[in-house]
Amino acid sequence: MKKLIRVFIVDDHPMVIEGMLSMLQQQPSIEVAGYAMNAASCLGFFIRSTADVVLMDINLPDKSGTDLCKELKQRFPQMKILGISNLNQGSYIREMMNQGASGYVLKNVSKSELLDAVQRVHKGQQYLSLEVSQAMRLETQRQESLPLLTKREKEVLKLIVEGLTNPAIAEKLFVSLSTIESHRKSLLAKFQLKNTAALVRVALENKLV
Amino acid sequence: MKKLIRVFIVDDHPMVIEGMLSMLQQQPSIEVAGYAMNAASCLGFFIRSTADVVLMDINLPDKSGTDLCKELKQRFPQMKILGISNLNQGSYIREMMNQGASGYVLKNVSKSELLDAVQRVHKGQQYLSLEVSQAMRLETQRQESLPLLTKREKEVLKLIVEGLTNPAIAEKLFVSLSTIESHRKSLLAKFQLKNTAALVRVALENKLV
DNA sequence: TGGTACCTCCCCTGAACAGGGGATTTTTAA
DNA sequence: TTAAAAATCCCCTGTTCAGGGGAGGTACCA
Repeated sequence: MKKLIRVFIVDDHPMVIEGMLSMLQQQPSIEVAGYAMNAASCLGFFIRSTADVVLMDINLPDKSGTDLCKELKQRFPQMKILGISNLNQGSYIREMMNQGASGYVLKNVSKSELLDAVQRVHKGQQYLSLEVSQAMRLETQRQESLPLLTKREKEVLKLIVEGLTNPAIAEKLFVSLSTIESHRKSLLAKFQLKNTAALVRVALENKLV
Repeated sequence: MKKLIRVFIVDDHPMVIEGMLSMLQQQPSIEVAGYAMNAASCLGFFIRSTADVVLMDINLPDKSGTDLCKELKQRFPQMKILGISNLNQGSYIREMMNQGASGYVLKNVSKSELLDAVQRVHKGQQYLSLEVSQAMRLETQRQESLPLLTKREKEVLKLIVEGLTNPAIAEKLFVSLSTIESHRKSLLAKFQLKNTAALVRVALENKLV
């Protein structure tokens, strides 16, 4: 008999746990090792037991999924982690992958896709659902289309967005007004914008602050 | 024998459908009439069949939950609708309730709470989970703490946020520069702010545009 | 060791904004 | 129908911003 894939689930939504259990238990090659609704009880489980694949929500009540992912990977490098979340945001996904996750699916995943994903990551492959990889490409494009700001420029931009005037910013950063005006000039030039209002909007929309 | 509560589920996430089915089927007083993954097939179901309570996600692929809610309520005024979503945003919830929903729970709802909610709305009561009613109160407070803007002020604010200068706005609205400056003055006064940057930030944060 | 990017600062000019005052007409609501 | 609110416009003053130029010092990299 073939060895079963032991799957552990970490998610704080009872509904999602139930749904995943129901989906996974129908698959003969998969065995659900257990589940946890927060990071603490997940870590507790792994003191005495183990699993092949962990299905992990990014949004946990007590710890971020990325942190938990990192911790588990350090202790069990061979264990595979499959991120699960509603958020189709490239930045989160990338962060998760950087912390050692083997794949990422959205919560609107179908049963067959979920089973496929579990099996693939168990085999050591990487699995990103179509929408997820698209989102990552989009994110990359968006990042690349944005100008590169220097550290100082980011600081100044942040303070501008907070509503400080140039003189106030100058005072706060212990430099002269002229310096701030220079930075503001290069910010406007880099974004190809013509006034503060547009600058604030672009900064907020792209979460640069 | 007591009559069963017929429940119909509308959600585009297979995982959530599975989870809800599993939770509801364990309860002897509830009968799951069926489920749909989009508004169209939901409406299709209700051509030939009926239900007592509809569990409805707000985010559907083909139609907004609020619209579907309105439609169902028009055709079946006695049918109870229980909104379900991840979004704990007062504005959505309020909109849903205005369209005739009897209650609203979040997707992190526990099994017992879900069952309780279904039974309560079936009895004609209103059910809002604690977090939801808190969010609604917060929303109300937030709205009330914001100054009331006139129609014209909102127009001007919108254009400011878009990055237009006063002269450009004046041209666009066919009024003189002085008028726009007046509006801008009252905007800054109402928000108790001192410059454009802060104005844009507050406007965006409060989704006033 | 020279180039390049960054940070700093200054000059200048003109445009835009901030804030005070007041005034008129139109709309709205009591 | 009348008072309040909104929208329009103007005056004034001073500040801030936008955009052009240049320039010195540092830090890093090839």
